Amino acid sequence: MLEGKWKLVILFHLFGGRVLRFSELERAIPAISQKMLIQQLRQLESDGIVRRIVHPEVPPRVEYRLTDWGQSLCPALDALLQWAERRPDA
Amino acid sequence: MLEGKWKLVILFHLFGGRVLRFSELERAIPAISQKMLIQQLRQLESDGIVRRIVHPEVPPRVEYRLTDWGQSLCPALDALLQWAERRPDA
DNA sequence: CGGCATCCCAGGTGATACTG
DNA sequence: CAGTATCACCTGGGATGCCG
Repeated sequence: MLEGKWKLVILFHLFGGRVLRFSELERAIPAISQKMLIQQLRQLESDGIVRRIVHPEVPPRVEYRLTDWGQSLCPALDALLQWAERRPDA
Repeated sequence: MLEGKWKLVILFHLFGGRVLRFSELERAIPAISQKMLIQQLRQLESDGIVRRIVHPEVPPRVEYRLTDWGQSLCPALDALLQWAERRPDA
């Protein structure tokens, strides 16, 4: 599945300040494997784009949200989407 | 080398209406393998972003340039670069 | 010059099972 | 629930050599 695309899919689910649990992301992106989801989230976290919030509870609860910097990526991605929609033919 | 990044590197070399021969691209991007360069150029071509121009000469000459649509990607990528430069810490 | 064919191997992936 | 561990597979990608 060429890894890279998943980061974008995850970002789109988190834009707008949405806070999602791990299992919510799994359900929101059925085509991704658990391993891939964790891997991409960890990379986004170490890139400072996503923040991982662990709630010390039983059962465990882990939430993911964008950092301010990650949220600021939204306009640039919108520019890309608008470009893609202006596609000429096929 | 995770393939994906090379498309961007190629695009940056072609922005501004520059027309480059295959061997010029090879020299401009020393870290890319020939196979990868061809592969990425072909994908960009089939995506309608790059135009491949074969001059029927001996010795052969093949030039690459952006399509109008490819050129219109420049502002969106600039938005991305500006976002990257606004990176907070490390 | 431009680029396709072949060989070959590292490591990326998915499936599965287990844990705090 | 939210992961980690293990393993076997298989494709992506580099290196090399040949062709029009």
